Amino acid sequence: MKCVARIETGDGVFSAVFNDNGLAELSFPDRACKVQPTDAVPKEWEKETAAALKRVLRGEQPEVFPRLDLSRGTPFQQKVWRALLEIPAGETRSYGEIAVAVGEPGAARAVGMACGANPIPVLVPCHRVLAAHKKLGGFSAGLKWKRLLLAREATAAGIELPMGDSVAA
DNA sequence: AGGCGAGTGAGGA
DNA sequence: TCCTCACTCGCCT
Repeated sequence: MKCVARIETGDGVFSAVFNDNGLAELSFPDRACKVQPTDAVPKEWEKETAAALKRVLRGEQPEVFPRLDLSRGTPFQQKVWRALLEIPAGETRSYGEIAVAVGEPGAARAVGMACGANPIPVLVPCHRVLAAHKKLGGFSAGLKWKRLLLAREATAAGIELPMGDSVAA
């Protein structure tokens, strides 16, 4: 089973790809989704995904998550993605901290790669991972998205944004 | 402060 | 195997 849902948001139309196990992929509006829908999208999954996505885009913590299929990744990547799901909206971690969290201190660089391989950005909050000393690092879908999401979450959480203006400690 | 080089673990070819 | 990273840390301007 494989199907695609269009999810309209204030930031454009996202594409969500589902398989038997749940949500397997999410793509940003400017990335054309190349998967052909072959089955009807389970209404429940589509609803939950859309709701969760819109919450995160507003900088808030979704109260319901759709079922996620992370099985496409290697064991290490899955550990990293699960660790990312533990980060609350409005907070950030460094690549090194995630590495420690998954029991591989020193694997910060590998964590960065796992983030880049994340098939479900936004919902699996790879944007909340920064380089050491709160430097922005990278983002596969474009840094503008990373900045946008972090700015929304910082605002929603009432926190001063530690980047953009002077990064003074 | 900012740039550079080396050490680093995991993935992909 | 070898090479490439969304990293880090320590030196050296």
